[in-house]
Amino acid sequence: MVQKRVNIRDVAARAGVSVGTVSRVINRKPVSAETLALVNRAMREIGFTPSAVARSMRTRSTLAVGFVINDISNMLFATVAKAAEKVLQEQSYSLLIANTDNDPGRERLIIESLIQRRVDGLMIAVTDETDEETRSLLRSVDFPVTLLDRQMDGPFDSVCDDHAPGMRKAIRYLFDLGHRDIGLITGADNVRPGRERARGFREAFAEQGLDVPERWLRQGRLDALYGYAQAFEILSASPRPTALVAGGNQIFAGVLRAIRRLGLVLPRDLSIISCDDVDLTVLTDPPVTVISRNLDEVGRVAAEILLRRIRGNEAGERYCHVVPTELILRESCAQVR
Amino acid sequence: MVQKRVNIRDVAARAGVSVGTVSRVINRKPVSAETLALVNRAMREIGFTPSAVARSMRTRSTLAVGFVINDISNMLFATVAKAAEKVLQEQSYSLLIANTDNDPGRERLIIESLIQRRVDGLMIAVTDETDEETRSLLRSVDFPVTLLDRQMDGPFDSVCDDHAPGMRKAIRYLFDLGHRDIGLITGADNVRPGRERARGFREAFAEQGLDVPERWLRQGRLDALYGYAQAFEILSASPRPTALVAGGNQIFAGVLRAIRRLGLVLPRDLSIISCDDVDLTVLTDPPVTVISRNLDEVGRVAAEILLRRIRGNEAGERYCHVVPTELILRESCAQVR
DNA sequence: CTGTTAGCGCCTTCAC
DNA sequence: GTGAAGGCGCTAACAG
Repeated sequence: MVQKRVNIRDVAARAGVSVGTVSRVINRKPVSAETLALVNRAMREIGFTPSAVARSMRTRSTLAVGFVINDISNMLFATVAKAAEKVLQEQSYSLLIANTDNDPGRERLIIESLIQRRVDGLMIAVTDETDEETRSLLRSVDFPVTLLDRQMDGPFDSVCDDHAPGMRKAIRYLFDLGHRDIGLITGADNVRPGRERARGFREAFAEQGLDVPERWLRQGRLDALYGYAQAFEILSASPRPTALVAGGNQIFAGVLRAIRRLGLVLPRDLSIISCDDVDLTVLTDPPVTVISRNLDEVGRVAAEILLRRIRGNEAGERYCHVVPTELILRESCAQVR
Repeated sequence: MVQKRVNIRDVAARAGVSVGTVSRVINRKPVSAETLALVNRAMREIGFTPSAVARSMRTRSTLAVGFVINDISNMLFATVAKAAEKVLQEQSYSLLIANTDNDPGRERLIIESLIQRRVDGLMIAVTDETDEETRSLLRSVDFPVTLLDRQMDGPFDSVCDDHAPGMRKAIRYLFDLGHRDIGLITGADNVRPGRERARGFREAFAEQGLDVPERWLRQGRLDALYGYAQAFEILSASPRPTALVAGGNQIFAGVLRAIRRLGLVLPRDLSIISCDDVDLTVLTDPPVTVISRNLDEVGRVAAEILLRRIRGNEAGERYCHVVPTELILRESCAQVR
């Protein structure tokens, strides 16, 4: 593997031109037709591939942006990454995807590694918005950073989802069906989706002049295990709420498990609403009403914002793009008897 | 952003030592305690971060490996990537994940970009094993390549799943329940999982001296749309098979959709087996019998093999690690009346 | 349009 | 244990 790699100089020698000319060919700068042919042939013959490493060294641009995600197993990630990659690839940028697994320590290591690799920009869904170490690390970087559905103090752009209004719509819908005893299981306040969903939940009750059913509002983590544990507890209570909102797609998987375990029949015994439209919500029986959002837009816009910053080199106003949510009605909610 | 970055020389000046000494500190080579302290302080004070680009240039190693996947939306990918990343991160390698979306053209561009970036190794689930362009591209690289559940002629290691034996077990199980009219929907022959599953299917019938129900063996793509279309067609037939195997986790989502659409009740009207254990198979009603495999092992072993090659620089025997499959019995299959 | 040359930031000899 | 110098492969001036 450590064999001598052919370089621009070898090509130049072979083609009988100077290295500058070869460089021009590589970078599609104006070159006479015949030298172009000459150089191209030489490159092919000796199997030359320009080194992005050397180029980056010279140009101080890696044409790479980092994508740091706190949980790669969440299938929603794929949609966002795909959309972002599409935009970036068109501009010949590559995506360096890394997964922190909700571990702030790993998150820091990953960010540091990305800094050393001299990425041109960074998209990140931080594990914990209140983590001071991560925050100061991100503030110290000299490339643009776009937060993915996160809010942090600092010179960061962000693309966020409209969780609170979405949740309000969902709760109002349940109100309309006569529900008052409603539960919500979602993430903690240190991460935007959990915080905003809880806020929307509270606001919906406040709007109606109703007390928030605090004992059925559970904020902890966004994973399935948490969803299962909390749902099991809530639904084992007596009386239990007449409706339950799963504040996260993975939480929903846990909630569903608890429902099966307890032998509850939807929507007769319980009305359910989930967040984000995934196979499970459509294919379970009955299909589940969800608060949906356009994840594709999140990835696309995040990439676009980042590119604009990288290109424009602007230090201007921070962008904060908000992606709307939509309530998709299906058959998991029933009128209260 | 193009501000002057501090470099090793600035640190050296600040610390009153030579650049060589700073380099030694960075690379944890023996240095006297006091210079160490001196240099470390200088680095901190002027905010120095070593450039991986420059280092790669010099050492001809990027400490990066590519991970090219044909469909990032397949949630199974996450498990593999996570396991691989874990192994690699421990050795301070980074993963460059890229998605081809089953587009051979993009695949080529991605591989070329990875070559230019001078990755130290590559893990790849190619879109089409018979694609000559991709194959010759991969043969031409000067770093080790590990195939993920793929087979191709060439100097490639691979980690494969035991699909055919798994499928045989599944079919035999259905035989035991009295089924003879069994369908299978899976990927085409140009990609290992589809090919092997179909092979296992055929072998199972051959073992029993039975004719293979060719009209119910559908090989096309591994996505949900294909699964839906084929399942709908198969299950609309009259008579329809008494059992159907979804040869892929995404195909299963499509199959389930068709089942719902046709109003079939499992397992009364139809017995079902799927591949790979995901939320959907566990949480649907009834829970579905699956051919399962350890995806974590796939990622882990693939990364280990790659590291060994990179480290060892060996040109020896090709590895071909086979990961076993297991039939997990649940309630989606019934005795034929 | 083309050749020449000076680094980009770092590591690695080789002296000391 | 430390300093000095050369070069990894490329691009960006600057001359011609």
